[in-house]
Amino acid sequence: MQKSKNISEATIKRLPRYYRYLKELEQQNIERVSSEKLALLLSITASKVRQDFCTFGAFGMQGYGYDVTNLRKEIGAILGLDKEYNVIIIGAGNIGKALYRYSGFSDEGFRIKAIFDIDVENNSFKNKANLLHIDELNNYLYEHPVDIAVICTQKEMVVDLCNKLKECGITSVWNFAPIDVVIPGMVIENINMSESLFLLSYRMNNNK
Amino acid sequence: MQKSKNISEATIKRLPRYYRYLKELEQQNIERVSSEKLALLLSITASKVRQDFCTFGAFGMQGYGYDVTNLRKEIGAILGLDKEYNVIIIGAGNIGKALYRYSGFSDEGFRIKAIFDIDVENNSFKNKANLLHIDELNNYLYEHPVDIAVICTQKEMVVDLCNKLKECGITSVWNFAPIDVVIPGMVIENINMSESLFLLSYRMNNNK
DNA sequence: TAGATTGTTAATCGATTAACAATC
DNA sequence: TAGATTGTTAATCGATTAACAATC
Repeated sequence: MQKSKNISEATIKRLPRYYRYLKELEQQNIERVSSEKLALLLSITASKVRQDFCTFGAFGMQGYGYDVTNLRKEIGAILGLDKEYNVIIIGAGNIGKALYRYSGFSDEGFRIKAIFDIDVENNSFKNKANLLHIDELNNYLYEHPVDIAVICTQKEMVVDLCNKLKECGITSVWNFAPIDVVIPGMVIENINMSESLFLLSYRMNNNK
Repeated sequence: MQKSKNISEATIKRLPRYYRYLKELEQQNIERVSSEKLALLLSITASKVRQDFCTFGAFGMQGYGYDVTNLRKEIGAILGLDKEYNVIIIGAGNIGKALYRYSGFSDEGFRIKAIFDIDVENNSFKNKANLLHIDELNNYLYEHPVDIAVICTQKEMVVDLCNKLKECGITSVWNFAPIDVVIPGMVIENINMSESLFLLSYRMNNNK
C-alpha cells in the first residue's frame, strides 16, 4: 500500500515509536485509534501524526480513525519488520553477551545465530556451540546466510571489521562501539551510550 | 564563558559528538582544529560547526581555528562533564551487569556505586558487596548521595520506580527499558535499542 | 443525518547553508 | 602584509502547526 512520496527523515525516525505504541494498543485489544489519541501517547501533535501517515499513503478513515492492527502492519512493513533476519554478534564481552541473551529482538524476526570473539576459551559464555572464534568468521559466513552483524568490540577494530564484513557480503551493521564508520554501500546504525549519558548530564544541569 | 543565547535543540544533540571527536584529537596531541576539519570528521558542514559554537560564545580565533583542549573543556562544561556523579543501577540482569562492568563511564566522572535487584541470591554477579536487594533502596538513598539512577528492569515497573526515585530526591534517570516515562520535575533519558534496530532494518531495506 | 476525524493545503517556525566582512 | 579562518547575517530549505473541506 506504500506510496512513494519520499518520506522525510523526521518522519522515518518516528516510525519505530509509532510501531511500539501500536503494538501495545494491539496487546490491550484496542481496535482503533485516532490521530489525537496516538499523539497524546507519543507526546506529539495530532497534526504531525496525520501528516506522517499521509506521506506514505492514507491508512485511516474519516470519522473513525485508524485500525490499530492494520496500521501496525503497514508501519511494520515499511520498517521491514515483516521479514526475518539472521544476525551474528561480534565481540562476546559484556554487551555482546547481554544482547545475545536478550530475547526481545527475536520477537520481531531478528534471529541471533552465533557470537564471535578473539578469545573463546576464557569466555564465561555458556552455549559453547554458538560461541565461535573470530578466525572462523569467513568460513561461517560462507556457509550460513547472515543479514546483520552486531559489533560489540573495542572501537579500534571496527573499521577493519566492517571492511571485512563488506567483502563477505554483509552490508548491514548495528554498531555498539563508540565510533562512527562511514563505508559506501554499507548501512551502519550506531548505539552510542556515552552520547546519551552526556545528554542526560546536560539536561539535568540545565533543568530539563 | 558560556553565554546565554538559548542553544537550539539541534545544536545540543550534536554536543556529545563534538566532545567525543575533540577528545580523540586531544589524545592524538593535535592542538588546533578548524571548523572545516572538524566538519569533515563529523560528516557535517563547516558552517554548522561555526554556527553551533557561536551560539554559546565564540571560542575560536580568526585565521587560526579552535584550540582543541580549550574547546573540549568548554563543551565538556556545557554538558556538565566537569563534575562527578554518583550512579546506581537498578536491575541486575544482562544489561545492568554489562553497564556495571563497563569502565568507560567512570572516565567521565560517572561513578557506579551499587546495583539493585529483586533477587540477590540467585544472581551470578560477583561483587556481592555492591549488589543490593531492591528493598534496601530507600535506606541506601538515605545514607548515600546519588545523582543518577540507571534503570535496567522490565518495563512494567519503570513508572512506579521513577515515582519512588523522585520521592527519594533522585530526579535524573537513564532508562534502558523500552518505555517512555514523563514525570514533571524529572529528567529521563532513554536508550531504546529496539528503535535503533528497527531504523537499521528500515535503512537496509531502503538502500541507505 | 449529524458528529467525528481524516487527508491535505497553506502559514509558521526553526534549522541549515551560503556568503563575506572582520580580524588574527 | 597576505592568507586563513572565524563570527555572524541573510537566504534557503525542511519540518511543524493550524485550519478546514472532504467524507466516513
